[in-house]
Amino acid sequence: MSTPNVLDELAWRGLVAHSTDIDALRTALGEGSVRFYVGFDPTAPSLHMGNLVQLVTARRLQDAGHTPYVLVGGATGMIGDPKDSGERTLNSLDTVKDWTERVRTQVSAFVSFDGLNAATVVNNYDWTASLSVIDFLRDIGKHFPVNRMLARDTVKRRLDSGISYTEFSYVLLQSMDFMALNRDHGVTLQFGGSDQWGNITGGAELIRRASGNQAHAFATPLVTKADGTKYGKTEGGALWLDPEMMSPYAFHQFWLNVEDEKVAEMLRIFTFLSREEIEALEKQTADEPWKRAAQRRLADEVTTLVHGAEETEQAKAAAAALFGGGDLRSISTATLAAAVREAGSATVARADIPSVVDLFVEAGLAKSKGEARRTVSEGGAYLNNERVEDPELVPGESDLLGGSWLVLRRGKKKFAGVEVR
RNA sequence: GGCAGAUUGCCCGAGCGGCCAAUGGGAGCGGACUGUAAAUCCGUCGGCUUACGCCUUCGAAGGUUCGAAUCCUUCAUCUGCCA
Repeated sequence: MSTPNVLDELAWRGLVAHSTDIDALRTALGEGSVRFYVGFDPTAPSLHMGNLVQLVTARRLQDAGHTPYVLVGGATGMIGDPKDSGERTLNSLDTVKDWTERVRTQVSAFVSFDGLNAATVVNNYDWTASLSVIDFLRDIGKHFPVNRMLARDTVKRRLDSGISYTEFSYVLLQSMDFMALNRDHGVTLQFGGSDQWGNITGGAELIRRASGNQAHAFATPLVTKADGTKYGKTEGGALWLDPEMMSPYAFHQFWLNVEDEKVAEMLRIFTFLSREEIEALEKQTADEPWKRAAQRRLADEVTTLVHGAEETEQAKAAAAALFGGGDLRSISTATLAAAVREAGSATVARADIPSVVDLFVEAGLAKSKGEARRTVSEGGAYLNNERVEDPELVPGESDLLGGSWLVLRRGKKKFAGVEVR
């Protein structure tokens, strides 16, 4: 049942950026069901693409017969790990609790709770909250040489700009998690994003020092764009998994737009397609890139994984309607309404239809009237797929599709609908 | 605790009494080219306004001045040097 080479499978998919003794890890994974853990801190109301890498990796390991312990960071989320951009603002207890529950719900969808290797969800708040400072300093702190802690990259980069004792101590908490899970549940493997590598090895080291046990660990790589920059670094935002924060349509569109150079990598990381299927798609991208077969498949697979088959079909139908080419009038009102709702829409009163500029702001395609006006003057504003020249244009009855819909577009691929009642 | 320096728009970074909504780069946005790709080129890039213009912005609060991002005072935060 456990595949001896699941590690090689992960390596082929490019999921192993760092690891502790790779041969020992391979041996352990080949010998039987390994209890492993991966943690998610509630630093936002939803998980995002970066976390998805870990979630699908957990699933792969579980599919290979290993036993997941998925940790939500009710405690670590209260502290915050050091990041390069500076000290974090602490979130309130209520916020962290709320986000912790959301994260718990999200992660639970990715692993199975059935069978011999059923998953367990744990919260590190449970073994951290009641710990006394004295015990913490004696039992945990004693194993962490400050000179070593100062040498860690994440800390070193912060020494000039400043770092609080709180964030400096974060590694101790996460290390303690690994130790607690090792002691109480026999967990012997931790993995996480490569930005967590220092914290992960901290835990393996703590286990070795405190109990003499051997613990394994590996880190998945940071997923970046073709030019090496992070996704969602400065623009509007991360790729959220929560449909309330990012519609399945927008989510699907993201994957559909992945660069050619990255699509094979994405397929390997995020989908469960076989090696043969992925290689065939890769070849197709090289031979006839304009068909974007790999991107389409990627978008379908990942959207289905996160939002389900039904949402995926709706996202595709919406895209087909909006990008389908010319005439929006030929599309049935029901299809159009559904498409536009997927893309995002607003409602205005029939008696009082505002100008194009106001419609763009209403529908969320522009942040201000100035921006909307600018878009028109740049030639990037469209009403029902026809370029708008006059920002003050007020749509009339004849512009209403199916008697009550307007389709707005900004640039090449941002759509929104307006329902006129 | 003392001394010195820093704090500018999404980010980096000029400006150092009027010509500053504030040079430049990056990101973002739009256009051209394409394949709802990448690269490249062009344009744009605080808010309100058809526009003249008005409003808010240069860590915070006061002050000097006809006029301040630029000068003064206090406060906050950070950095360095000395205790």
